[in-house]
Amino acid sequence: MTRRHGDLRRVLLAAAVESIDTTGPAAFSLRDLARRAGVSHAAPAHHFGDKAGLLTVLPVEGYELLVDALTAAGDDILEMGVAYVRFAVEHRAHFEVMFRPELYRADAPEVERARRAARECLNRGVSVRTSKATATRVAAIAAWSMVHGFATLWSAGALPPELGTDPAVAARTVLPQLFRNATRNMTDAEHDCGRFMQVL
Amino acid sequence: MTRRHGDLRRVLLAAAVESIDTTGPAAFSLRDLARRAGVSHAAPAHHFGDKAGLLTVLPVEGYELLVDALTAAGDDILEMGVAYVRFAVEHRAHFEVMFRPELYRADAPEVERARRAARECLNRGVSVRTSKATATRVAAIAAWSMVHGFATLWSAGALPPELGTDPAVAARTVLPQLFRNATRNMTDAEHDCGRFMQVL
DNA sequence: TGTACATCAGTGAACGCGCGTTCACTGATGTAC
DNA sequence: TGTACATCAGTGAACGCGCGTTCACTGATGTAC
Repeated sequence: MTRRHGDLRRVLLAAAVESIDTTGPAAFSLRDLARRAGVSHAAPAHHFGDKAGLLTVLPVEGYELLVDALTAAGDDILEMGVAYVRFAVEHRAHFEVMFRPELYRADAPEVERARRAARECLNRGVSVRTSKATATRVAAIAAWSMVHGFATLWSAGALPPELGTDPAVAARTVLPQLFRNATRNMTDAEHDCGRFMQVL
Repeated sequence: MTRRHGDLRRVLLAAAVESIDTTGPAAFSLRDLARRAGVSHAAPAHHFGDKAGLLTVLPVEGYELLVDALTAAGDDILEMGVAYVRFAVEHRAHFEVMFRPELYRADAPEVERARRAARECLNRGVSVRTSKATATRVAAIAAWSMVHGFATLWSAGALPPELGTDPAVAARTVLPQLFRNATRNMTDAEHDCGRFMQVL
């Protein structure tokens, strides 16, 4: 019984991530969390109000981490895609909770702010490599769909084993199916727009 | 108290789908299911053994429905993508459970059989439009990723409202970002392979 | 340096709830005679 | 046609469990004097 833990808030969040990484967000419970953290079962409520309050922290952190990862990937759209996949696999708990808004307070202002920043980051990343004539928004959604789908299927273990064990390596193999055109320079891309209806 | 219901097995499955459609697979419980079906809470166990036994039926049905949808879409890879998205939205309960193997007995033989059939259907659909020189498997995974990601993001309400309310229409707008090249004839595609590393 | 006090992070007992599963049972139906 | 019986789909009471939340409390720490 160590009172005045001091760091308990962070310890609880780390334990929550570990728990969700292991058994998924559906099986997550405050009492199990407290057990993992070695504190009384009422301690989490003391810090986060209730279960939804605790889970609301994860999407905020998650969107911020995603923005960091996308920013670090620079202007290269392929690298951004790889960064997205890597984020989803390395921060599986954050990622899974982010896309399950029924688990947390998705309309909390700090969540909406973080989500908006991430979405802008995705859209901006795509538009850098897209001529104004092409449908920027559509290209962004296509890129997001592919990257999100790959990450989801990878995490679910649904992809064939021949892709190996490193999701970033696998992503570099698969994502160019969409992104490859985008790595050419702008005039080449615009030239092709006449032939291909919509090119990223 | 109508005994000898006769049709209860099918009624229970329909109620399960309705329940999962409404509140998601995480909140699904046998007792709530029995309430919806208007039978005693022990009735589901009588028909399906236990909770996992009942949920195992959904992926089997789901993969079969998916095969039907993909087959009906013919050889057109874009139409197959649209069919996949439509399946995911129209059979949301099946779709969600399919990709959550911890909820059911994913290694049951009837599940594995149905899943294998669906995967072959996806791979075959892609290979029809892909020259042998290109990486067929990679193209299949890319297509699957994009279509799955789009369906998932759509169902999660994560996509912007400007796409409208009909997922098939939206899919027809977005999916060509990947598939467009594939609708050209084979020689054109092969010609482009020299310039683009991997083209569908 | 020593003492009194306020703070508040964390406790643990208690609550009511819904859950999955078990099991002896019941009674409507189908069948054999 | 009538009767006896076997079947088995569905019942409902009971079980133990883990959960979220509440709340009066406690005691280590920081601060003021």
